[in-house]
Amino acid sequence: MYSIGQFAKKTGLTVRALRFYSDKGLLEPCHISEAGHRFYNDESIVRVQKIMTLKYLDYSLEDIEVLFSKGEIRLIESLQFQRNQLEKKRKQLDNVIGYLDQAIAIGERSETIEPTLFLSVIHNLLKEEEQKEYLRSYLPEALVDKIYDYFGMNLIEMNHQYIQLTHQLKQAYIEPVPDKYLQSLIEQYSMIIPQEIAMEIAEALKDSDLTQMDEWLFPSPFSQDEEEWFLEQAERLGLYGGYDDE
Amino acid sequence: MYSIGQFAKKTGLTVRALRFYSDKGLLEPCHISEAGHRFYNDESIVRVQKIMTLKYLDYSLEDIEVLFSKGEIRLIESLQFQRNQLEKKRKQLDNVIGYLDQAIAIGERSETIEPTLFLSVIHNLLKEEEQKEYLRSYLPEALVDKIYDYFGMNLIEMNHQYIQLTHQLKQAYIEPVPDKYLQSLIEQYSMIIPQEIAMEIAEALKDSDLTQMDEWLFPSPFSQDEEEWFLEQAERLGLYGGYDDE
DNA sequence: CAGACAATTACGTAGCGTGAACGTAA
DNA sequence: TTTACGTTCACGCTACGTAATTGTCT
Repeated sequence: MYSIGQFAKKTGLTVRALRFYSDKGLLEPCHISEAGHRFYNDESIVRVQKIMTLKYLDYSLEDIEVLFSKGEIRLIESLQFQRNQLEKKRKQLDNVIGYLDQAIAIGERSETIEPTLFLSVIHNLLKEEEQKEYLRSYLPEALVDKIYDYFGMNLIEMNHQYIQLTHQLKQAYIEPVPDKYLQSLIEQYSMIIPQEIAMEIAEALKDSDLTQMDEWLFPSPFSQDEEEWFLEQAERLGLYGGYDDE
Repeated sequence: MYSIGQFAKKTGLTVRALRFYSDKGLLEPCHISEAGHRFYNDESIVRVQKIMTLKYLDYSLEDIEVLFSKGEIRLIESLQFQRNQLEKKRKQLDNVIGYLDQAIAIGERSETIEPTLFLSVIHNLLKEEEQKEYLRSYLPEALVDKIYDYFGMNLIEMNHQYIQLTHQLKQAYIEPVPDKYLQSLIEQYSMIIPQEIAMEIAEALKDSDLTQMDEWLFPSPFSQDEEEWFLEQAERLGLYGGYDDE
């Protein structure tokens, strides 16, 4: 017979946890004195080991209770189910880590980054699937795949240019720059997407009614004012092309 | 200007979440009417995108607030830190999945399994590192490694035999069996660990004071009564050997 | 006035940690 | 008597979901 404190030391659980399990009925003391003191015995130890084992395997206390109440029948099936659940979790985690790696790679390529701009780049990474889905309703599937294949292969470099040029254009909006420089910026901006693909897109959109992209899926890095100024300047300098985001 | 409902639709967040962020100061409405109604604008959308992006990357709301309050300086370092945290999580998850796989493999090898016994086997899988640590204080390190190398390589088969024999011995305790059969069981039980290794262990323990193992790290699959009966029978049948657990 | 939308308040989630205030055992 | 240990509330944490009740807009 152990008091709750002794039992806690033996098992490595905290006194609080033991009381919590006791209240929940997950692990009831073998005896309760008239003063209300809880006592445990060696049988309780086996129970604790089971609980801790299942907890380590990421079972919730409720799952554990259910398992116990059913006498642990079909324990193996339960383990297989649990394994599959964790597998899903891991895949999700892998995705997130993958995105973080991409974001970090892009971030390290560029020296100075506006956080807001950078976060929007990450946002685009995450939204890729949804963006593709959306675009497929306007463009032939093969073209969409081609675009994103290209993006994927040139991810870091393209985003680097995108970040730098967007930043410089925003600067040019605040502090006027020579036309020649501005022209160069806009040209470079329109050339982030290679001419060949841009042409294909233009061709495919020729008789489409896609006037503007979904602003949630393809948020503009520019403010309203900046955007207007940008188009104005492009026109004034005799430039006109596909200045789609991304 | 959007009402909270419109804004919720636009962003995909729930009204409740927006109010929660508003209360926490994470995303304050651009305007609050005298009736207390919250209103949002396009600037808020940028903020929401940032929040959702960071949330997807597994940042807590508090982390996000802190990041924002610092103007997102050193965002990249933060992403690297976050990446490392998630990496740790993934490693832990990998371990758990690995253990589950081992347990399932063992479980599938045996047809009938007592859940309690099976859970104690899993417990041993999880405690392996601690067990090794403990044993190293009594046995030479090379021997400990040798033992566990052997265990690892014969994991499924050994545990299968362990489970089956333990089960059969427990049955024999309840329902007496012929001496010959019992003798065979006990012999097989003592042979789960190959003779060679058992000898080495015995040799190493010759002048050690290790009378019994830590019962938490090496829990016996038998009850007190069973254990006594087991040793009694072994002696009666003229068998004597290392009946250590595991 | 009805009906849609807004507000606040407050309890529920999981698994305990961390007191506070008090009773009991050695 | 001290003091170490036990007890029962009860609030705290995360990120909201889910009512309940009441107020505002159209």
